[in-house]
Amino acid sequence: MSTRKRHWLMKSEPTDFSIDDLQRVDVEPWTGVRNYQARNFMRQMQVGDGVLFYHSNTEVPGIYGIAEVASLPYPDPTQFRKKSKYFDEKATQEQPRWDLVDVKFVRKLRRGIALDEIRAHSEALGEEFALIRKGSRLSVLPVTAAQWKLLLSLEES
DNA sequence: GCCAACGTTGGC
DNA sequence: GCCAACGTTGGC
Repeated sequence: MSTRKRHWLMKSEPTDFSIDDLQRVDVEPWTGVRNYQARNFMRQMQVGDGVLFYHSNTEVPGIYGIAEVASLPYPDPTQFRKKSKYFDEKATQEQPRWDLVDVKFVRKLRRGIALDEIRAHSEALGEEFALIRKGSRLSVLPVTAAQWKLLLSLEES
């Protein structure tokens, strides 16, 4: 397995869990992902990978902070908890279905990078960038080094 | 294996 | 709050 640092974008509804919440708790297990594609991306994550923290379902959706992957993937404990809204009756301790990683706060952006602004750079970011691909609702998605650099350069402009 | 029905995501 | 787009479920 490569040890080269990779980059990701992870979405969260700020009313549920925001970048300020992450700053407060410092490290948070990223529970509740119940989409196979998103789960498979988390399974590729390594400690130290960079994460763009995206606020969805909010007044100005966009990237508001930076985090990093703070654990290897491991089974999401909420899949075993009957009372959790993330409970999955088909998951067992022997054969878990859902994995997660811990996410650690790095910093807030000096200003949010709005989805509109990100879209304005779609040509440079590439058609295949899942964040702005039509109809894509992936909550965990890969970001290339070039995309990472471009997106963060917008913070300074 | 098809596909209609349903639930969810997430921008607007 | 609306609704388009998508993923999942379950009947057949």
